[in-house]
Parts: sequence; structure tokens; C-alpha cells
Amino acid sequence: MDGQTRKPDIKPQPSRKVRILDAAETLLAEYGFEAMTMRQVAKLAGVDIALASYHFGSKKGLFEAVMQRRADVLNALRREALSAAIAAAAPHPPSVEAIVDAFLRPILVREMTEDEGWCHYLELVAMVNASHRWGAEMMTKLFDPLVEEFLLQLRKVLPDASDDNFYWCYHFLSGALTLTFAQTGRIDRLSKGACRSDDLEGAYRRLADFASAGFKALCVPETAARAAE
Amino acid sequence: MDGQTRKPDIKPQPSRKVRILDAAETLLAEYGFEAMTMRQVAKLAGVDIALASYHFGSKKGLFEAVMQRRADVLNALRREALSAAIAAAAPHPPSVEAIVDAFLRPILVREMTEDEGWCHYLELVAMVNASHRWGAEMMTKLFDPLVEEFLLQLRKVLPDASDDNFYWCYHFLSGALTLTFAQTGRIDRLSKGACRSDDLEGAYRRLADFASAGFKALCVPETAARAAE
DNA sequence: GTCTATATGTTGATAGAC
DNA sequence: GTCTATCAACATATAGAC
Repeated sequence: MDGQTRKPDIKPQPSRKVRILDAAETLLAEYGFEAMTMRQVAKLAGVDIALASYHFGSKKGLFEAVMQRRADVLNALRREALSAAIAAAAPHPPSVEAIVDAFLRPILVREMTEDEGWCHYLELVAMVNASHRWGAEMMTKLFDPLVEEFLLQLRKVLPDASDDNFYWCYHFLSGALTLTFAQTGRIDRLSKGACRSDDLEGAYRRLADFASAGFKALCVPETAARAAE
Repeated sequence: MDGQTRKPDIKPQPSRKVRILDAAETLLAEYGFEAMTMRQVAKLAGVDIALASYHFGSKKGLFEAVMQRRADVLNALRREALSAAIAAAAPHPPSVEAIVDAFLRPILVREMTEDEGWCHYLELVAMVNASHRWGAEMMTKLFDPLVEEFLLQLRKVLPDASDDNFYWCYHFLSGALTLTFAQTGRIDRLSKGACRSDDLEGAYRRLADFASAGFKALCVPETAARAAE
């Protein structure tokens, strides 16, 4: 696992390959895929321009590697959180709130909120999700397999929801989620300082309540009927 | 108003300036700001490459002109819808549902759902909203003045909401809204055909219910307390 | 694995004729 | 207003030395 001489006291600098990924992540979040240049990446990573092509084949390949890297981590954390929610509620299925919480909370783990790299990644996910060009394909590939596991659990506590209401609710949650964690700073201006984009903990808590209420309003017939009064 | 010879039976071709705006709108939605080239714009508009610079100064100027054009139209329609909702409910303030409806419904007017240009514009708004680079500045400038009028009305029926809950709710609505009308096609895949991205009418109806329920859950103390049980 | 050097193409912008 | 011609800068990608 560690073929190097010995682990120094000071945190060793990441490998060049990792530095390229980090640099690309930062620049993709800031400028988007087309505006980011391989030259910028090489410069920020402190390596030669040709090395990125060597490791990732092409600019597109580098982009995909950046997207995949943390998607794997996030999916693992979410899967874990979902399993824990199921175990905690057994033998009953977990509540809507518990499932939504398991979906959202992993984004808040210490490692993420304190790692600048994760912030850049979440900005990037928001751009990709909203993008006509990559939105469907990339988000589907990266996240939807696990999303389907969450929806399967949600189905058990929302058995009477129609398919379309059910999926649209997830879609609304996805839009609110990606925009919120992109931390664009718009809400800071609109609220004149009452809300801060970087208050991820506060945003998470409110989004969980907001989305849970939305799911119930559309996916629980009794609630839906009452709302229509 | 019409300095040309006579209005022909066939719809006259728009002016070159308008054709440039239309072309840029299409290409911006498809490729994003940096990836779109002035050459593509000129080719699609059927004009010379230099004309876009002549009319709009620069690529950035063209981008801003595209964003502004339909924002003005949408804001006018929304202002009208809000006034109508206030008039209909007078002397009471309109309900949460009525205000949210006035905010969302203008996007559905016939002219919009049938005009391909509007679809491109809405894709573009989703990208800008999620963009760290332009999100805060551009959305604030284009849309937030009118958003504040809507929030002022919402305040009247949600007097006990805390400022932060209130603004976060709008933010969630904004994310769900822009992603939904971007029609990225992701939901089509996830739902295996049960939902269609281009079902704007259905999406609007569900989003109105979803967001109204969310607002009430977070901004009505009684509801919020009950939700916490 | 890493870098130098370079091939080959495209970009945004503008000066100036009409 | 509209177009032709052109520029300097910059892009991705790769061949080949180390």
C-alpha cells in the first residue's frame, strides 16, 4: 500500500495524478468544461501540460475522472446512511424524513464541509445537473443507480403515490439540492445577509424538512386531498 | 413602426440583430458561454462574423443581451400575474398557493411552451443559476427585484416565519424550478418513461404543490411544530 | 512517468472598404 | 449596417528525448 520510503510527519504532497485531478476540479467548477484549459490545469497542478493527456487521455477523459472520483465516495456514504436508517427502523421501513435525511446528510460530513475540493465538486455537480449537454447522461450514470435504491425505500412508505408524482418529487429535491450546495452566493444577496450560502448545516436541515413536506403533499393521497381543499 | 414596403403574407424574417440574438440563445443553451463561438453564432444567424461584435460590442455583451431580452418579458408577465392574484383575493392577501402559482404559471403561457427560443432560454437560466461564476450576479440583477415583490406578498400570509427559513424556501423553489424547466431529460431516464421532461404543464402543477407544502412546513409555526412530532 | 518542442487548427476582435 | 481580410493569441494533442 505504501511503496515509498517512509511516511513523513508532514503530510506528503499528493501524486502528480491526484494534483491534476484537484486542479481540474477547481478550474472546472470555476470556469466550466469548455472554458477550462489543459494549460491552466497543468500550471495549477505544477506539472507539465502533456502529463494530463498522458494520464487521462483527453480533456473529456479528465473531466469524467474528476466527476467519478467523488461520486464513488458520496455514493458509498449514502449507501451506508441508508442501510443505517433501515436498520434503525427495522422491522418497519424508515420514515420519509429518515430516508431523505440519509440522502442529504452525507454531504455534511466533516471531511466534506472542510475540504475545499468537495466544495468545488458540489459546484460542478450543480452545473452538470443543470446542463442540457451532460445533465442527463452524466448524472444518470454517476448517481441514479443509488438514487433508485433510495426511491425503492421511499416507495415502501409512500405506496399509494402515482409514479409520476413520485419521480417529480425527487426531481424537485435534486434541483434544490444541487443549487443549494453549489453555494453560488445568490441567497446571500437576496436575503441581505439573513442567509449564508456557506451555512451548509442550516441549509441541509431546512431542505430536509422542505422536501419531506413536499413528498408527503404529493405522494400521500390523504394529504394530497386535504391540500386540494 | 413599419418602414418597409409592405407587410408580406409570409412572416417576414426577423432583423439581423434579432437573428443574432436567437442564434446566440440557441448556442449558449447548447454549449455554454465559453464554448459558444462568435463564428457559430454568425453562421447560424446567417450573417457575417463581424456583425455580432458591431451590435453587441463583445461576446460578453451578446450574452448579457440574450439574458436580458426574455427576462424583461418574463418579469412583466409575472408582475401581471401577481397583481391579478392580489386583486382576486382582495381585501385579503392571496394564499401561499396563489402567490406561488402567479410566480410559476407565466412560464407556461402558450407563446413560451411553443416557442423553441423560450425553451433554450430556460435551459440557459438553469445553467446561469447554478453557475458559481455568474449565478449570483446575473440572477440577482435580472430576477431578484421582482422576486422581492413576490416575497413581500408571501410575507403577509406567512408573518411568523423567520427570515432565514423564508429565504431558504424560496431558494429551494428556485433550484427545483430552474432544473425542471431546463428539460435536461434526466427524469425521463430515471422514471423509465413515467415522467417526461417536456411535460411542462404537469411539472408546473406538481412543483406548485410541492413548493407550497414546503413553504408551509417551514414558515407556519403550527405546521412546523406538528412536523417535528 | 515526465518533460520539451511543435504541429495544426481556432479563437475574439478590429480596421477599413462599401 | 454590413461585409472582407487579417492579426495576435491561444487551444488540444502528440512525437520523441530523457
